Amino acid sequence: MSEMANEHRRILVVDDEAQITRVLRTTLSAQGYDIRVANDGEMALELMKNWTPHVLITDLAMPNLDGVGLCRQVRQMSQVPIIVLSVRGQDRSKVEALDAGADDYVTKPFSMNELLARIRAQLRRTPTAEEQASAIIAGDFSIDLDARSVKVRGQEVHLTPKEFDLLVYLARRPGKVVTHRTLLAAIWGPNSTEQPEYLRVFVGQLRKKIESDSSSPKYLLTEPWVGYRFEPGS
Amino acid sequence: MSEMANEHRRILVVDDEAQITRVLRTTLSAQGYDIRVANDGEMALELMKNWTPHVLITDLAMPNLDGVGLCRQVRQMSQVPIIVLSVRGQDRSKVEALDAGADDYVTKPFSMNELLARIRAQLRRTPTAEEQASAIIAGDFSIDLDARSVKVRGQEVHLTPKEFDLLVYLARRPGKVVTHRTLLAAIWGPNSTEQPEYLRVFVGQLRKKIESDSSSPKYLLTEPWVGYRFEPGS
DNA sequence: CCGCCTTTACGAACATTTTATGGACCCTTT
DNA sequence: AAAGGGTCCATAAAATGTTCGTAAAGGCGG
Repeated sequence: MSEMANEHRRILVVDDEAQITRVLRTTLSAQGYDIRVANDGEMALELMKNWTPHVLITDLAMPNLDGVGLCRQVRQMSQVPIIVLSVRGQDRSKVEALDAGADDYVTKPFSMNELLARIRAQLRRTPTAEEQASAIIAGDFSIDLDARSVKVRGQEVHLTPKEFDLLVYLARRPGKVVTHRTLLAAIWGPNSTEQPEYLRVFVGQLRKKIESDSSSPKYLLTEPWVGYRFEPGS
Repeated sequence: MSEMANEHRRILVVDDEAQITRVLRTTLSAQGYDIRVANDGEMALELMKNWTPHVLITDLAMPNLDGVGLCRQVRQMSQVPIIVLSVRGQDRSKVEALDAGADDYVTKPFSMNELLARIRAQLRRTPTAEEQASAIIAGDFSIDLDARSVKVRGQEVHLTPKEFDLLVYLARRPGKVVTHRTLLAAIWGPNSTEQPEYLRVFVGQLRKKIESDSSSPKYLLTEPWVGYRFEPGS
């Protein structure tokens, strides 16, 4: 992939550790991205008034306004993809951030290649004007919301109502990590966020129907301790 | 006027103020219209590629592509009626919009009743293909809407009024799943969505008349937990 | 009386929920 | 570094609860 493609793609990096911001600024700039750095959440918000990024990368632990708070504030005004940098064991905050509107996370220490891949994935994500569309067509999937029919690789598969709802919810947010909590609330209603057993069962059934090898899923991916992620395939 | 008549009338609302779009979406949906929302002219054009509305309602002042520009672009490719929402005193733009191809305008603030009247007026000008059709001919079916007669595989079958209505409603939406609720509202009126028992009985009777083997239906399919679907056959 | 609509009842079919089991992963202790 | 405990994940299968299809009986109007 040429660096040219990344030109005019603006990325805002938010972290209070100079060591991290320095290496990110260098590496991402070298990839052709346009980089700005903020040291905490408040500074990030201030910056975004005049400079709206295409991707926001933020640490969780920060002074003034932390990563979770930043996610919440940003989501009030923008749909910009947010990638959270979390430390191993910070699962609690990680999930909070995802619930607050973050799209993906990378665990420190991380390889730069992985972060770059995640950034590209989020940039690929089309700005969701499709929320209201009557069909979702992406990768190997073709989902007709009126007919309630699903085709994977040209093959029609029959889904039960809950399976269908689950797939549609995830397919509308390709590449985004959705927490168990959020999924349960979305499909089973806000009062059912305590029993995540349903999810495992239904994800399993869905995989049996849409994956070619359900023991190594390609579309419906597990994000351990956090939730699930949908990738529509090539 | 019954809400039913508005079904499958698609209205595209274009405005960048969330307050306006929200109330329009709610009210117009409640009237039975099928609503999509775009936040600016560009998004509207993008949406219209896949979804052609029967009426277009647009604000004048918008980012990216304003109301006047939108009118001009839309008129390049479509005759769809356009209603412009203008603010008092915006006479200049209003005239421009009408010159650019708008059909009518409503001055903000407006009463919803007035807007609804304007919408109906525009819709009256363009009867849908469905409405003017006097027959549905698809697959193994040939339905004469004037004579209220039905032929399946060349064979005339006699249907009672409710059976006929049911078949016509489904046959107008081939391949689409129609929910029990919608079906009940369509045939028995909006207050009868509580007793889904009718449906089972009538679907059964209809199958006995139109299917060659009513125990494994080919045309009138059950979508468990959701509703029914009609396939006209080869 | 006859045709059509409404209502009821019940076994079968189906989706969902619950339960159980084994394996993978993470963390702590030694 | 290895072992052990705990949590989470995947899967199968039984249990539960709805919904579906069908037949048949009652009601209403022409």
